Amino acid sequence: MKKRYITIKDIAKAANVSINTVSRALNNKPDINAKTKEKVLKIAEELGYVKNITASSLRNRKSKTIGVIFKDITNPFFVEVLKGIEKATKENDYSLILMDIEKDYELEKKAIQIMAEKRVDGILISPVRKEKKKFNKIMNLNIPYVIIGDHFEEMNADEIYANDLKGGYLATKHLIERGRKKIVFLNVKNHNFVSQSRLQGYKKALKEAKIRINNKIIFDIKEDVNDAYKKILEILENGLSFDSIFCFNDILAYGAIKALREKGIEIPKEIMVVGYDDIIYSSIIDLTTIRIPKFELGYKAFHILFDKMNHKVNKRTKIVLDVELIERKTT
Amino acid sequence: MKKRYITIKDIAKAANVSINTVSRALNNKPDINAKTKEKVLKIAEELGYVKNITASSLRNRKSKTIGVIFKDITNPFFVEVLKGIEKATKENDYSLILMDIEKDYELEKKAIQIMAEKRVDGILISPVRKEKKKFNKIMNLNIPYVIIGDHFEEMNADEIYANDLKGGYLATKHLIERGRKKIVFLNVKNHNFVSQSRLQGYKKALKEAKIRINNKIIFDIKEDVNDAYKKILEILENGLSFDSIFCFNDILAYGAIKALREKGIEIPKEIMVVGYDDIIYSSIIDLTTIRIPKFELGYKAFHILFDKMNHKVNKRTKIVLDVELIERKTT
DNA sequence: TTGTAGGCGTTATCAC
DNA sequence: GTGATAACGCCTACAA
Repeated sequence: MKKRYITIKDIAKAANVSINTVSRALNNKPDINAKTKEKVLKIAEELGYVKNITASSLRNRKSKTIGVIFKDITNPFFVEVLKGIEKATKENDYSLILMDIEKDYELEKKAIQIMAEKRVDGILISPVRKEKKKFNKIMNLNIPYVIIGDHFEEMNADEIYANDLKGGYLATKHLIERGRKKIVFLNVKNHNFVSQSRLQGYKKALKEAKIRINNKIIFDIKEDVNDAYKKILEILENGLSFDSIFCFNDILAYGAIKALREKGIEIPKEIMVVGYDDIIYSSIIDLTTIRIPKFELGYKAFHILFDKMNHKVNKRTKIVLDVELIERKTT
Repeated sequence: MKKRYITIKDIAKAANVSINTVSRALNNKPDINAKTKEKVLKIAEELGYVKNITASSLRNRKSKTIGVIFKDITNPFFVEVLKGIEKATKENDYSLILMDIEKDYELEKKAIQIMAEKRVDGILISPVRKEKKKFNKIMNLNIPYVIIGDHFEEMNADEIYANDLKGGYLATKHLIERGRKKIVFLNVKNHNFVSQSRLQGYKKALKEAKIRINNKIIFDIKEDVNDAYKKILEILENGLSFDSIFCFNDILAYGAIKALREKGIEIPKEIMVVGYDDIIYSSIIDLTTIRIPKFELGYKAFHILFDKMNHKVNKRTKIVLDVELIERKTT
């Protein structure tokens, strides 16, 4: 026994005016008598009118809604980015439809489809697909979109991402400056631009210090805390010789630290650990890491999209955010 | 130069049929010739038709969208709940509009308003308001809703929450069994049902063990990691005598642990720590804690709402989820 | 200053 | 089996 929503028609009848007088009153349009307006608003209030945005979206051909498609919602990195998006969205009277695609290709495609059906005005996406062509194919709608936290070479898309080459470089250089030479790099399998850049930064720092790059201490694992834990346990048991670990992200670093602690290895004395992202718990664990301005990433991403949605820019925007080393107690 | 979306009208014209033959084809309705259907679908595909859900929502009077209103999106507790909601939502072909109300009364009100304007079919909310009357007032719309992770005495609403009395009891009893008697309780200021239940559980365990309840070692702080850190530092410096800490949640426990470590206090030998929620990082930190089935909380919440939205139930549903003690190395 | 009419894209009803 | 038509609720020309 759900009550029907009140419509402007109901208000019009109650106020004895036409429906568009009501519309004018509700939308603060000019060309309306102050008293009429007052009366209409009062009646609307009394009847408990709630505007139907669905209907106005249809009429206006815009939904004031953006779609947010994330690879992995459980990673605090994305949550902090989301926070930035959410803030900007709210400030500009937009809403946000969220979909987690769990690093799954099919879900990514489906998510984009759903966003299109919902007629979102724009999309913010951290894509799973790495190949330009494939991504282009699924994104072949006329919805403006901005890629978050990733970069596609040669692809003419709007993007905002971090300077990961610099990040990898800073992290590695920091370990070298602390006297470390056998630096394990715990990278992720998924060879996208991000992991490649961090790897390049790592290599750059080693070269600069004239340390030979040893591919045997570079590991590609799943982006998962337990996999990191297991991998470090494994190399420890295999007797691999190393003096520090640079991890693709903080989550992997947590796993690594857990393994080291279990084996009674002293951090940073015996093994140093550097993470990446600086998610909120890293300050508690006192993890040295590379900080990406996550809130800003989300916040700015919305604004790039906003300008596109409102045709304020034509050319592509590519923003590379600066990163910084946060020194804590694991190094 | 945004291309217009293709409509069923366009398809009708191209296929030389009427618009509702198109509609029948697209929606798998009976009463359509197999060949006609095939032709129509082919043309729809060719033209790149994307259904306008906005329009069908208007027509059908349902949006297949739910609103999710969270107190605080940065708390991993909610992220895990969200994950459960997201999963159930996807499985049932619903979408989800998310709003973070940042523990703010005004935002809570506004969020509900926006959800109503968007004509969501239902709302999942972790409310900020604690008084039944006030909450009722803002929720006085005819949208079905389910309260997540909280309970209002005497209020006839659908709810799903954890057995926090048991949780508080288990945590405290565990510390007592480990020989601790001076158990600091780091609770949150915000006196809602959840914090009160955990406090009751704490008191129940103490009474059972015939330990005098000492209000001087029960603290109400802001639900914030740094506040927990500062509070523990403060009581340590004041020379307060205690042998363990039970924290309202894991985040507070992280702050407490950081303070203890900084002061060179051994955990668990000198001071034991128990948290609450069992968020993902707690297993890394090896924090003893009370586990709430978070994913399940979200997943089931959707299903309660689903049944309400589809009028499958009339009476109120109240689900109390069981909790369990997870023993790790801080006790 | 106010009202009438038509349309946004879809679906349901009713003829044919 | 298929098509014309109206309706969902709102907004915008245009007319009065």
